[in-house]
Amino acid sequence: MIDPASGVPAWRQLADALRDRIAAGEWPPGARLPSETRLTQEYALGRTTVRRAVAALRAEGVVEVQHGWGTRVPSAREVERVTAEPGSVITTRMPTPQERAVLAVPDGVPMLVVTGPDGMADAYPGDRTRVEVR
Amino acid sequence: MIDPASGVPAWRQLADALRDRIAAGEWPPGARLPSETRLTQEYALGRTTVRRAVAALRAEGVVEVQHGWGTRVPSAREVERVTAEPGSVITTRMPTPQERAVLAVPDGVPMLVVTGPDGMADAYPGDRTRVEVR
DNA sequence: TATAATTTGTGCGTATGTATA
DNA sequence: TTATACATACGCACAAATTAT
Repeated sequence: MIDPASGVPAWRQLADALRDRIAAGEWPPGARLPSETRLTQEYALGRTTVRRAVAALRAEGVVEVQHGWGTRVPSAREVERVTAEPGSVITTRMPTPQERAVLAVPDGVPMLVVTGPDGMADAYPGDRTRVEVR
Repeated sequence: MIDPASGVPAWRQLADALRDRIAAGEWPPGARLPSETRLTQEYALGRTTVRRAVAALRAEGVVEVQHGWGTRVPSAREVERVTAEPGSVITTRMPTPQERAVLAVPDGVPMLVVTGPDGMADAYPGDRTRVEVR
């Protein structure tokens, strides 16, 4: 499965493989992935390498990790609709740790920033917000 | 500087310290941060811990790392203005590795997805795009 | 062109702590 | 209490990219 001589780092190959398996529906939203120990066995890799791959998927928002429980595919969020008035400006960026706590978003989830015509800016969690243009 | 008994992981404390120093202007955009080896000495931490802190800042888009050269604060990007028609929907998420390559964005930069009234979706790099509502 | 020094990247192992079931 | 699973943190070695000599 993992080819050390391919030039592609092992952790990236594993991340790609897991991403593909998730996309293929092998683990539907809410399902738990194999443990790190199991992955080290199945793919014949060190734990550091496995953790690195999982960390990459976290940063993409592809998986959520819960300490002491396991790793799962995020369930679909209830989406909040936000309407943007004409003259508004919409940007995005990763939240700071404080903003992450306020918005209650896991790793790998960006932030939507909507600045109204009056210059007032509001931040929304990127995993459960869609901005609709009136 | 780093308090191992505070309950806050050392890598997080270091990330916070560096983020604060960047925000204070100690390293302006384009400037290079101290090397990993230097940080291990200054903060009396292992390299693994230092790299973890830097990785966290990368995931936030606070720093950019270049192999063989060092770590720097990203320079300001030229911003592209995109206008959204009424009926459009704007969302955000982290790009896949393929999308990251296509958009040419570094780590820690989300993607803006603009879906027009016709259902056609366009993706833009979050670090140099602002969507303006007509 | 070649070499060395610097800096980040990859990967392994080990030990211990903490959260969950 | 026990077992399982993830988190933190250290160390080491070698590879690869960059820059200066």
